[in-house]
Amino acid sequence: MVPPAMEATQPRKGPWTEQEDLQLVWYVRLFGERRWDILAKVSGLNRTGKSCRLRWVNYLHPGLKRGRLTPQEERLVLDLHAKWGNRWSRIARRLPGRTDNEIKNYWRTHMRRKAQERNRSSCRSPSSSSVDGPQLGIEKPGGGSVAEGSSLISGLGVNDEVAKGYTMDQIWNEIVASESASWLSFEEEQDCPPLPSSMWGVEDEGTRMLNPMSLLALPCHEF
DNA sequence: AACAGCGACAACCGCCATTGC
DNA sequence: GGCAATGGCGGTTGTCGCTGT
Repeated sequence: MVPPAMEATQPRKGPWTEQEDLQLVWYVRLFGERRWDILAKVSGLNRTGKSCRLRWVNYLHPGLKRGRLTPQEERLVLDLHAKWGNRWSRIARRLPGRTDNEIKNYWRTHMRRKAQERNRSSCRSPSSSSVDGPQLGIEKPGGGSVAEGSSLISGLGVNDEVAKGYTMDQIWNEIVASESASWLSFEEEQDCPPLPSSMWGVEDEGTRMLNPMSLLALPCHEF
């Protein structure tokens, strides 16, 4: 919780706290996913509207999938990137539950590794799997053996460390259960796995677990 | 056990587009 | 139509945890 005295000062930066997340979720419920600037002010979060929006879109939004991209998603990203280039938000729209940030991060990591592999292999054989010209200072997709880069997929499914607490999906399911929220409809089109969100209890085992229903029950001033 | 390297992810920044007045 | 406010997007950076040496 931000001390009132600090609210008028510079907006806070850095990682979001659990408390801030709760506060943001609460106020997004009140205001909807608009007017981030106002929401940021009214909520008492000492954050910029932009920061709030980003946090919501990339982390708190219901229906977000967590964990690694599936092989299907990887291939889709590669295909779409070949088609559209770095239009991450556009690509993200074709992958329900994934954010542009996530895809961007994936691509960056993926391409960096690929570039490294290519550097190594080009030392040995110049005719190896190189593709078309450079992009992002690295290279453009479209050629061949992209997604299935061995270690890339190996961790699939292992990452689901949901077990330790509430996931955003659980929270939203309970929120939605209490009110028919039509704005969540897109979520129903997919079968999202539980979200291994890091925020609800991945911390110390001993730390307080938040009950989403208690969140609903809390009056605003409790934040 | 300590350290370095690397991957994954969260978050910020700056620019551009859109919207409202 | 011009301008300011706000939102969206892409690029970049920082941090943390895991793994190999």
